[in-house]
Amino acid sequence: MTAEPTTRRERQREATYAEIVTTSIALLREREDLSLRAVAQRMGMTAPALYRYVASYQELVDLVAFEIDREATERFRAAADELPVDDVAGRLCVSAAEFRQWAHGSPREFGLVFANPIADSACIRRDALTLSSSGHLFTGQIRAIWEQRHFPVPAVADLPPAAQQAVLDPVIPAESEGIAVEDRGLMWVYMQGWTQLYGVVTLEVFGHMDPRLVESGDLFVDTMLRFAPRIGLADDVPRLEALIRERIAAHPR
Amino acid sequence: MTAEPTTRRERQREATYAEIVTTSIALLREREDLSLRAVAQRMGMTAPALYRYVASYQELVDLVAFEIDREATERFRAAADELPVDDVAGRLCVSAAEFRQWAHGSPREFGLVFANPIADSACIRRDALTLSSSGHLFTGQIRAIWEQRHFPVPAVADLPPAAQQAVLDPVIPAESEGIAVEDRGLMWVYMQGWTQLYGVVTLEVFGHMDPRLVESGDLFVDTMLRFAPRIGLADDVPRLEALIRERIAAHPR
DNA sequence: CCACAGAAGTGAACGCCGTAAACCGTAAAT
DNA sequence: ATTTACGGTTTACGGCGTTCACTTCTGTGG
Repeated sequence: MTAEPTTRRERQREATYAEIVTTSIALLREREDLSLRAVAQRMGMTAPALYRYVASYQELVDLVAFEIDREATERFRAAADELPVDDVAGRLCVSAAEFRQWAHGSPREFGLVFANPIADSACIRRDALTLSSSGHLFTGQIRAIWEQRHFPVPAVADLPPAAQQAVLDPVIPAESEGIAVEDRGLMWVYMQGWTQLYGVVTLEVFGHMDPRLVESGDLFVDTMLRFAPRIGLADDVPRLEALIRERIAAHPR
Repeated sequence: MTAEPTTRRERQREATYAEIVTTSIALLREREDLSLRAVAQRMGMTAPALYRYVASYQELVDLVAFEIDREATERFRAAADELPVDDVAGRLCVSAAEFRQWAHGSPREFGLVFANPIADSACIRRDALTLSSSGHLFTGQIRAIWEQRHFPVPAVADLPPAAQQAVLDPVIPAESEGIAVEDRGLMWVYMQGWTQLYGVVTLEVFGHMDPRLVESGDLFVDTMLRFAPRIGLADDVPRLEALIRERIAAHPR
């Protein structure tokens, strides 16, 4: 977002940068291993040349993960956009369901983004990675539901100290800005919800669940619907279940 | 468990087998990479020799993961055993908290066991891996709570079809045997709980959560306590929170 | 007791991988 | 026009999983 004088060289460089990422993603999509050499070869270069752009293999992975997350989020958003803007509940469910479908269809990509130890690595972008762009989407959607229904939210004062800090001054810019301080308990509800969504999906994708439940998505649906009442959607449960199941029906791959 | 004629050679072989696993685990504990060459070198052998015991690197990983899970489960069980046998609620909480602590102290081991795609690999042991030995422990503990408190459990008939199959004829031997068919809804409750526990802990370990919440464990505690009422522990919440926080306090590493 | 089958282990080799260093042409900057 | 520095190549190192041919040893049956 800094000024972009974009000298010719800079533009070229940025283009190569982008090509590295797209090539990597293409590689993953074709179920091949992601390696510096493979990426370089596909671009008609040699591996060491990539070191002009990334400092290490891990940095490439981080870069790719970031972009994958961005693209996937766009997909979740597109799914939501199939519904009218005022159907905030439906939009959340559809996005979450699409998240699950994406995870099953692209398990390696899912693992890269959501099950990669990003703890120690370069501090740059760490904030951006810690809560990913998909985090932005879901926080925004939960917030939209709250603004429409004003479901009860825990008082900030009732939260444990660290939780208070976390909701008042989130490490992520997130969609929290503009939420009044006394309503920040909403962020806590969001984190509870994200924990559950993340839990079922990860469990499913990594195969630590009865295959029949993965196939049918019953535990996923159950988890979603069980959380719905906490965000004021108790009355919508039947409709939401239909929405979710419809989107779950088409088994990917 | 088959008959053990244990000719001398077979015993030797079994010993080497065991040494391979222990060496691998030692390697992981010292934060070194797990590789066939490293394992072999430490045992005073060469890498190709290991192929007399495992068919591939992945098979070694699976083997090690299995053993790690076993040992970790022993640790969770030991934690529970610090409490009297009739404190079924406390035992579950303490085991779960120990699970979390272990995951944080041994993130790589945790990843190996719980965030490894075990889907496609050799069918042998697949059952044993799908629900791991820790699964056995937790199912058993939830069952103990149910036998003491008889908290309400969904009727099997009310479950979705695939869920009915899953609770009636689980892919895992599990602790389900001996539970009357009409009470198998208990298994469903278990799966809901496991989803949540798995979700928070994985979220924490993989760094996709506000570091302050990881440090304090507040979201973990919240998740545990929020689930407690569903298994008839509403009245015990304050005591259980104390138990959990005590065990969470000592930050590993 | 001996010969033989087969198990256990070695050494060399192949084709990958990430990464480092030296080197070079060419495009930008002065 | 000269210098700088960027983007690229070559070569090389060490490590990886894996294969294969070969040896050594051990348990066993004649």
